[in-house]
Amino acid sequence: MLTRSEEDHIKAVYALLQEDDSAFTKDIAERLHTKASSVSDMLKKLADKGHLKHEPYYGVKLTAKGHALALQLVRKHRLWETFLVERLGFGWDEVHEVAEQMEHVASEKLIDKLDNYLGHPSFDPHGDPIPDRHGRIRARRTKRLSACQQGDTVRIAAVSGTTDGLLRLLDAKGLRIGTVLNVQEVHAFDGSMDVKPKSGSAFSLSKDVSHHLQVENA
Amino acid sequence: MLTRSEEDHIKAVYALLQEDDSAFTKDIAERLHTKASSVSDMLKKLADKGHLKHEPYYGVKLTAKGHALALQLVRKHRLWETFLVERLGFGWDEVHEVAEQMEHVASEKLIDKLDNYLGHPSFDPHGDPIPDRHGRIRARRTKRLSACQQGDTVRIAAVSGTTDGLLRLLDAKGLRIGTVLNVQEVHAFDGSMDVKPKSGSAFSLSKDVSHHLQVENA
DNA sequence: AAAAAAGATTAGACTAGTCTAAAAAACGGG
DNA sequence: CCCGTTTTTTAGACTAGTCTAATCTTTTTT
Ligand SMILES: [Mn+2]
Ligand SMILES: [Mn+2]
Ligand SMILES: [Mn+2]
Ligand SMILES: [Mn+2]
Repeated sequence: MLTRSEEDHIKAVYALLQEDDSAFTKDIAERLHTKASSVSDMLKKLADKGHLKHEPYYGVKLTAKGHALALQLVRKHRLWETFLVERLGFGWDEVHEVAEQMEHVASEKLIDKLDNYLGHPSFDPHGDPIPDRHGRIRARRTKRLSACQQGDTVRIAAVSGTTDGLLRLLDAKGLRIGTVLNVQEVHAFDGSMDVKPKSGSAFSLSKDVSHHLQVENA
Repeated sequence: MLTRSEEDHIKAVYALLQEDDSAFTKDIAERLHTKASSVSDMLKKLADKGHLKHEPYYGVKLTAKGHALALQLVRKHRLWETFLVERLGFGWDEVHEVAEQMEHVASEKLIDKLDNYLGHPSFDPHGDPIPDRHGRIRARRTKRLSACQQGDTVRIAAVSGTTDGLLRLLDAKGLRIGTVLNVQEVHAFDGSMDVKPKSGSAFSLSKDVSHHLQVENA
């Protein structure tokens, strides 16, 4: 059995590998609010246990074993988030920290029953896909809103890097998963973007925000 | 914030104080599957933190602070057990270990929302009372079935010391919380007892079993 | 290509939790 | 009331996780 800290490290590596093809000590430390030296130690231990390959100074990759484990953790995290929002009535900006704890409860049966209870959801409250019990993820082709052109009409599929502040900003602007937007204008100066929801008037989004919105063609 | 181990120790002390007016090192160790020396250390720490009074060699008592904390932990444990049985469909013999982990998830909001979601239950799946958010417990006067006389008609209110084996035995005999029994005969030789449920034929219960059944007059 | 900066690892220390073995205290039956 | 048994505490050791400071390694800049 892995400890909470070990699990969090594997999950951090997995998340970083989603973006890049190698994960680095500094970024893992930042994600876990810890220090690079602590991560170094942990990487050695997890490499010994066969969850990842650590090429010192050149980053980390997950083994098949580590990858499967990461998917189970992501599954647990996202199922709990879904439960918290859909059943208990939490806001989507309030669930991350709690799910960060609940994902470490060890019980295969628990997570399967939870999955069943929730009706086998495919996406969590932030639009992120929930791996099934075999680790399979529903494929989607999304792009960042910041990569869209004037005239594009897109649907918000997911919010990446879900910090509370960003989620509350989206709430305030009435943006949620599924909202359809038309890109009216992109300002070269600051990368900000004017968008118009299907119903309602247009408004502006900073590049900071549009960068974190994953969209699909509507 | 307390660690999982600290919380488990406080809960163990609380449980033992329900039976006796002082809790002892050895019994705490046994309950937590740990050693007396480890408990000694922990008691010192918890005494320093003001959760309990430790009179070396003469046992432990909880302070008001420790008592309040224990009640919150018991509340969390029993609410999670209720969730697991009533919502996720676990058997009452399968939930203890899982709840033992979930009770340590730290979030006031979570437990209040869970309580609300479950409809503010007063008793857990084993018939044990669930403290409300202020630590208040619904009072009941129960006695052990083993203390009953021939002719008594009683209702099963709770199963104490809920080990998996006992719960499965009760399942097998069709006994559950709320079952009404008539005591037909008590055998002096081994303390076994013949009981007859309202509907169905009589059968025998060992003293070991009747000792763990809390009943109230029906 | 050398110097500077950034990033990573190692060394050494500290806390928390646990254990075994040994010493100390309390208890209980003659 | 004494002696052996039980219980508890203490002493010392070990693992896990974390940190700071020092020492590499790699990358970037001049
Ligand atoms: Mn976590
Ligand atoms: Mn999420
Ligand atoms: Mn516990
Ligand atoms: Mn219970």
